[in-house]
Amino acid sequence: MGACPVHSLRGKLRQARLRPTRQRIALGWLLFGRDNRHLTAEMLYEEARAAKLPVSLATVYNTLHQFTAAGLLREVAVEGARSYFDTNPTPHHHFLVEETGELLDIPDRDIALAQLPPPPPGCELVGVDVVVRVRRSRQNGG
Amino acid sequence: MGACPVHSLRGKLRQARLRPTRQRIALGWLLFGRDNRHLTAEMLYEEARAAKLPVSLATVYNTLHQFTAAGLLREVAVEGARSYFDTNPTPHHHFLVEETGELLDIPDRDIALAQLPPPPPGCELVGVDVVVRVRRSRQNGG
DNA sequence: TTACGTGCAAATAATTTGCAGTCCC
DNA sequence: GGGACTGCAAATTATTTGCACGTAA
Repeated sequence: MGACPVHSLRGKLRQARLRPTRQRIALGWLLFGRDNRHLTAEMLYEEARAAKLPVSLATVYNTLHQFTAAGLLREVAVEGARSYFDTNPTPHHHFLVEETGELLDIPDRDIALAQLPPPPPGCELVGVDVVVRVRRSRQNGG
Repeated sequence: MGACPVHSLRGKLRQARLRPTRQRIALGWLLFGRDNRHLTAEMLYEEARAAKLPVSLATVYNTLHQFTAAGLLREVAVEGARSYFDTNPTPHHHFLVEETGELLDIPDRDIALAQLPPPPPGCELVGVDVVVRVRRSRQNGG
């Protein structure tokens, strides 16, 4: 990464053909300024409010989808209602902590598919998502 | 299965501690009277309407969740909004056809995990869901 | 009889959309 | 300046809930 995070973020947006507007810079800063994260639209909206970065919820949704279409994010749909956006867009799998709905990356070297099924007739493979559901053990918490 | 499907369905409900009411019999008939199926609440509601079986949408939702809690169905959450209910409650994995949102079973013998990841600290494993996303090929449709 | 079930409509929750005003290039 | 972007609020979609009435045991 370059020396100035905002500068490299602008480049990232340029590459994605997205105008580096104030809101996109702000949200990009929150999304990519830290380690890989798994955020819902609502979570990101709250972070922006907390950081006094003025964005509307609708813009958060729009921006997340634009970033996803541009390959900067990956949308992960688990459990019913809300979607998560993963700042690591490369293919990988997830733990889902049932109590909290929290999502965690599974290191690629910790999981492997022995055999991939042949796609149904007339279909071609697009991708594989593995969700390993886990629960907090009563003994020795995390 | 016994000779009379309605009779065995009543038994199935009894085992699950659910009163065999008119609506539950009707929905159970639609759900279990055919091969394994993957239905949304809305789809089952429409089937019931088409078959002139009087049930409200709220009752469809309630019944699906009661059947799921009783282990007669399995809820499968893929892609954002709606949930599917799978009439095969045993652990297995799915194809997701992207264009249609259609769900298909993957035969157990066609897929295998070589290595299961160690759960994160303080967590225990609950289950593994694999979704293989596929797309209709342009050539030779299904 | 009586608790469990059902139907309806209103309530929620997550997300999308229409449109007037704003901002980047 | 002009089209892309944003904010707001209203619209949509999927699902849940409250409550009066119906019904299986």
